[in-house]
Amino acid sequence: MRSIHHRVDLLRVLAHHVRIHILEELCKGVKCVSDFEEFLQISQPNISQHLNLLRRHGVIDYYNDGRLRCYFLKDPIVPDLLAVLKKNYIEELPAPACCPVTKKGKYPGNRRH
Amino acid sequence: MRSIHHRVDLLRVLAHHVRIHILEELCKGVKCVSDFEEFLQISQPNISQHLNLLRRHGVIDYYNDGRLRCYFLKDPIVPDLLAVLKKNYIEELPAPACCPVTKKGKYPGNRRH
DNA sequence: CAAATATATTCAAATATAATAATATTTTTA
DNA sequence: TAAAAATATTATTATATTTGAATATATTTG
Repeated sequence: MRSIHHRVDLLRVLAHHVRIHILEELCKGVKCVSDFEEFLQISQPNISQHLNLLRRHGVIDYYNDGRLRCYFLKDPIVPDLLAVLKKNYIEELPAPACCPVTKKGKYPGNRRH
Repeated sequence: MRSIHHRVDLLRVLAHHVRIHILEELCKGVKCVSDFEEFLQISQPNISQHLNLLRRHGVIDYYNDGRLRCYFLKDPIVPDLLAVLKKNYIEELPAPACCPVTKKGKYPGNRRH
């Protein structure tokens, strides 16, 4: 079982527009580097850098097919995470009833609020 | 409905050990700054900075109670996200059957694999 | 085997993020 | 109203991330 600490490190790797876009596409299926070039408006070396970062962190992997390098999704947290990112939340969480007590605070004075 | 772009920005804000710890505690209930000082091993000003960042991004909010400032969770994505981070995944995603076709690649030559 | 194609690597520059240190603000209490 | 308590702000320094440019590698094709 991966520790929360490890998962936060993973989160930092995923929290980037380009890498999220890459992962969204990989959720649909295998893609080679030049497939990514079609929709990512960044240079090929930069795409390779992002792919390499994701791979080093075990998020994706690849196999070679001729001179194409075919990337696919490996870490099962990715679809779940993307689902949460895309989920439509209607309301904010309810504000706490006034005034619950913090650990510190059974506040002694007259409270102004 | 928040765009995926906006959500990735949010993800970047959340992807930090201290801030995740803060949010885990806020899931349990309202906390004032000195409550956080008890378990976060960082300076009070630094705690305030993290809280301020989270608030600027609409993740949390606060009310004042005397001289205590009581923070609470506001964005409903947080519990869902923490649940995914803590979820226990047994296996990797299945590697794709050999060899699905990338957009680019109905590869013409003899494939080495 | 040379040229072409697909992709990767490395280094440096630019930028963003985080922590520290010092100080300020606000509210309460004596 | 001065001191204490709780928290915030600002500027500076340190560190990490991101991109760009140039170049390298691997594989296939002719």
